[in-house]
Amino acid sequence: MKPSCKMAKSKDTTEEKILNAAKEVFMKYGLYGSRMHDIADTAGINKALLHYYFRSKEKLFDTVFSGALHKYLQQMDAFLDSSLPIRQRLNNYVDNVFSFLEEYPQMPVFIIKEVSINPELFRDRVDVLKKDKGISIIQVLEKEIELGTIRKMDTALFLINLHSLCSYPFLAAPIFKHVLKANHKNWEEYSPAKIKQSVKQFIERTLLS
Amino acid sequence: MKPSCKMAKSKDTTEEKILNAAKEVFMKYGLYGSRMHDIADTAGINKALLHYYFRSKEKLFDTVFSGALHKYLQQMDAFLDSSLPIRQRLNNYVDNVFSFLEEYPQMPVFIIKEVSINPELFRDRVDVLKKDKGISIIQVLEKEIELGTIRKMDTALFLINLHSLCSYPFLAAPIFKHVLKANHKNWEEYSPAKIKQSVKQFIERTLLS
DNA sequence: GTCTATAATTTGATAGAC
DNA sequence: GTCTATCAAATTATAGAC
Repeated sequence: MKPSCKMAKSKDTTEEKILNAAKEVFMKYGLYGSRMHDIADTAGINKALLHYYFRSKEKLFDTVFSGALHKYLQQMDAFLDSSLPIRQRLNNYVDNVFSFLEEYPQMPVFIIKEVSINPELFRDRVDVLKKDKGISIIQVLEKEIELGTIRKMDTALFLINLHSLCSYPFLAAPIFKHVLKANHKNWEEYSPAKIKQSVKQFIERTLLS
Repeated sequence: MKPSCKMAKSKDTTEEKILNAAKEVFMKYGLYGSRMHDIADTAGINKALLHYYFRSKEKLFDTVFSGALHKYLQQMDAFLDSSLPIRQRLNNYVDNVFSFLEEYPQMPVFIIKEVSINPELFRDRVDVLKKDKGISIIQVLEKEIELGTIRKMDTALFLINLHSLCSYPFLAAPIFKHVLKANHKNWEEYSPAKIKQSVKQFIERTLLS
């Protein structure tokens, strides 16, 4: 809010308008399903400018995808505040994952789809991203089990379950909304907050029931 | 196995070869990302034949999508064997969902993506499919709660969690495999059987812990 | 940097021989 | 029913004016 904060100035550059538009279109339609024309229209500029800033469709896609993957893996492995007790840390982790998913609901499907079509997109990049990561959530859990703080369990399976419970409700929201509205008479609304609560309940019951 | 069974004869018709190829390509690339050329190649036939059997790309896609949606909703709501106790029924349900997902791992993403791009695909068809359905899983759970057989809970939320735990591991398999292999030293393999077991554990803990 | 015009490919679809 | 040849439209990409 200070006058020195230069967000208004740096926000509306053409390159950023293109990147934002590309993000939107690529996330929805994927690499092969997207049209440069659509991206230009969404950005409110001319097609030729896309090629001026990014040589080709593939280059533009690569830029968008790299950014997305980086952001995704970063939040997936962000397990900070090592001073806090494990339950608190897990709760914070779920909070972070949910804020991330509320901002980018289609991020997981985007990554998953594009990787399934083009596996080298993943292989080429993951190892690089690994380097600047700290200790992983799995290793933390393993240590807590050794210490006896939480129940013995398959930590990888726990992580799979946890992310399933967080991500899928966002990506399957349109389907769930329809099915639930039809079958569940007193179903109020599709609420991320309620879903988040149920994830935390799952954690609590898994760690020690 | 009887000689009267005519499966060999009816299997390799051109129309079926096209439909199988279309299923494969559309599921992977979506409507806009798929190329008729690819479908023809996958089917091992000529492009022109696609238009001979199905008027247009849209018609062909519609056929594939309708079939997929029907199959998906059918298994999502198949909750038979009403004579069995509720825990047994839920276990069978999970078994069915897993066999379905092992056969069609990308089915959920396919439906979800195409519906998010083209919402009327869903709206136009779901109501029709609803008609021949029996009682839904949610209504069964509500009744069991009334009877006191299971703990009081938000049944819609339970269904969301349940499907998240089943579907997401299949669709995110490539990602999980990579991340786990890197972070989890003694991680053997990505096993659907183990994941299924954890889903059943979730059910047990949720119904009454 | 941004636009218009246009080239070069790709892609959905059809006509017509067999 | 199946194929080859081909058209028309769409799509990526570039050239050149401003």
